[in-house]
Amino acid sequence: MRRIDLKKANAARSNTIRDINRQIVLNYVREMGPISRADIARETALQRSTISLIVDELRVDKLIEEVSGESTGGRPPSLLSLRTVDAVALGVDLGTVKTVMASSDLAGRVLEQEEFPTDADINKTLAKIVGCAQRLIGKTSSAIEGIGISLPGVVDPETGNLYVPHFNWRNVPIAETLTRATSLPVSIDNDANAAALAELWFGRPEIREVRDFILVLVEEGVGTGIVFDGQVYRGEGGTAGEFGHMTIGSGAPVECAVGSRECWEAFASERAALARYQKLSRSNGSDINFATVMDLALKGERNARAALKETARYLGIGIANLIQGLAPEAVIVGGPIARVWPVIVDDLKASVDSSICRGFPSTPILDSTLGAEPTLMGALSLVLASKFASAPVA
Amino acid sequence: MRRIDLKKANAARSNTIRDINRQIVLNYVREMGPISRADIARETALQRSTISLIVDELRVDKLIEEVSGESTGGRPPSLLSLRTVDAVALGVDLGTVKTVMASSDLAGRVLEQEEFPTDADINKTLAKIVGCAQRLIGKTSSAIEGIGISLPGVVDPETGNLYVPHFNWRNVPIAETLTRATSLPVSIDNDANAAALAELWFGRPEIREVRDFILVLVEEGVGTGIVFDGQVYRGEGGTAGEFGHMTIGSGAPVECAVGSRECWEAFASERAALARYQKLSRSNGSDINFATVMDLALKGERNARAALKETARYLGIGIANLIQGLAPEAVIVGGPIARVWPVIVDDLKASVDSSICRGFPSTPILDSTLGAEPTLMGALSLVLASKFASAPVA
DNA sequence: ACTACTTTGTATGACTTGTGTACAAAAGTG
DNA sequence: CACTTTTGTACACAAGTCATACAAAGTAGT
Repeated sequence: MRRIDLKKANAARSNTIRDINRQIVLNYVREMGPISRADIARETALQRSTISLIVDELRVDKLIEEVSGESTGGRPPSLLSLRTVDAVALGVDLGTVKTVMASSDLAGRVLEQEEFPTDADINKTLAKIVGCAQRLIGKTSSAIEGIGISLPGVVDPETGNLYVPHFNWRNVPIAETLTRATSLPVSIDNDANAAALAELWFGRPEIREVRDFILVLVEEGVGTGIVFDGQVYRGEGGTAGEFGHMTIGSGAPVECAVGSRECWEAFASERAALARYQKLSRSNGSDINFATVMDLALKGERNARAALKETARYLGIGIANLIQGLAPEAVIVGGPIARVWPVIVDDLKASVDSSICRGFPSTPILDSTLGAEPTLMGALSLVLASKFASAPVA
Repeated sequence: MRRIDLKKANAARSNTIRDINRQIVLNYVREMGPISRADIARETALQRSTISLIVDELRVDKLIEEVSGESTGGRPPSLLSLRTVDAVALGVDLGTVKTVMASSDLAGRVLEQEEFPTDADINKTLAKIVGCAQRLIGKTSSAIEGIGISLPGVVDPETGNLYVPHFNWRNVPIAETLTRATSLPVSIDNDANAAALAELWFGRPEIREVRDFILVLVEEGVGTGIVFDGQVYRGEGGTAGEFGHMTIGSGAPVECAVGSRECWEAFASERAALARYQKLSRSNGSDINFATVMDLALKGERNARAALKETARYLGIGIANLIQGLAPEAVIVGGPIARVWPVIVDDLKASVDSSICRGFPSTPILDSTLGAEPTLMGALSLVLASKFASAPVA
């Protein structure tokens, strides 16, 4: 029951039918590969001959490759899988502390990786990124097809305008500079959106089956990446996902980025947890950061555990709001805090349960499946997902 | 960047291309009609000959009709418009107080309408609905193609399970009974979702241009209908939109449906406004209902106005949360409260502004465009929208 | 070793659909 | 009344899938 957008709708031509089927076949190879032409034909109800024609196209485009398979009683199939010998994407995970860059193959496997501290001076940081990109491009023999960048800020997908509160960068020409230096297309997105994109395309199987979920990225603030109907929802001007500024009560331990003590992120961010720890331990040392608190908690230190558990409780209240309002099939919690998942998971889930009003079916709440750097995978996904995404039709 | 759902994706056949273009042409006629074949060809960049073939199909299906137009210097066009001589849809707006039923043409114009009090006994109500449906069907010479029902409860679009808290109806066989009595397809949805669908397809032009918006339906509770990318988002089990149970503070004037005093609807529903009025006026009479309070406020009664304005303030807090999290292009407030829009609009907007943290672009907040019964139009839309919706493709 | 069977992948003509060009129809213009 | 403009239709052609036939390359039974 989708309404057609007449302004953007493209009428179908003869080749539209091939475009659609090509992407379907490619995705079968990606998700079920190695798989034979005959199996794809059975799954899609297309003819084997049609699949063969499409496969020929995909092989010419170097997206898939053939390996030989075992017979099941007849002629042995030639199995198709994604071509993963080449590096095709470059990802830039621009964080408030450090920037991580990597190259990856079509399947999202990281091939080369580098990192360096992020400089508050955008020009210095940009210079480092350009240098690193050129090094990574030089290390591979194949052709990189694009660069994806995730950063902690708001990015308007239409205009390219961006704003990074932590460094107070406004409308800096990151994409333009990088495109000029490398002649590659560059796409930029908010870190929570990028991480959600990564979970959608490269997360563990139980997430990949899911088409509606929310990723809650806990860092200095709290961001959310919203996935509806298998696509990241960006909202007007790319500003969706700022549920971190949702009012959930009053008297938070810290102020949010704009000075309110009623926002979710004032209750549930890393800064809130740190403030709680400092209050509990009566220490005020500026040498203590959130990573230290997590280390202490993992060692069993009482105050650190209490601070994290209290933070988890407020995380839960916000997550309960999202579950009730959006009924996602899953909620994923990502960011550094995923490291102490065992410490916080019980309190978080208990808080969600007690905040949910009706007898809703309980929604799975999971920690991120993408290891320590979901946002790096997100940056890579900005390039990779565009190759697999469904053909645009009305 | 949508991920293909391999389980549901249908590969494109030769006729897929026609299915897609047929719906595009139909929607041009719906939204821009009366319009000539030549104009559609120019807009879609399809050939005039192709448009002619598609138009022939649509005329055979009695979806559009031809009228003659004025020349602009050459052969005069024959203009196409939706065929609106027949009644095609039946809508049932099942409310907590009364049930309104109507038949409409393809363009959503109501042709016949009836209403009766809703009986708490589902069997009695069902009998009345069946009787009324048969009367309405008898009044028209054309063939009704389906029945849409909107009701204040949760409906699972997959299983058809439903739950109406106000009457404590659970899994009552409304659709089955009605289908058996009329042999027509029946679709049921939550009232807020249905109203959102109506705004999407039949709202005033400034809303019809918009593809991402939120409809806030204020009644006994507070429900939201969420529209993303031109489609109503229902969430898992059809339970999305229950932002009414979002925690926004504590100490609400009434309890929500499940006994919490922290939910948005405990602050911002009709019941909350009524409780505020009763407290202010120290009257406890059970003869006063929300409609009375609105009447008093429109006459200028101080306490009634104060109660409504205070309620609007809390409506604004919740709306601000939604704006920050979802960045819709517009927010529409619907339900009976739309009648006192001039009384509450300033307080509501002021509250939204003060609750929003960053300098977000200000989102238009509008009252419903569908008059007194947005949910009736919603019920009709359940049938009508399915005829115009985009063809399902991967 | 030979035959029968199974399964996979390819080749070929038929059908659907949009394209592009030509053309007829029906007005206005001077 | 001839010329121009615009609309709608007719027909050969191209792209794509379908259905069918067939070749290729195995296993299983005798």
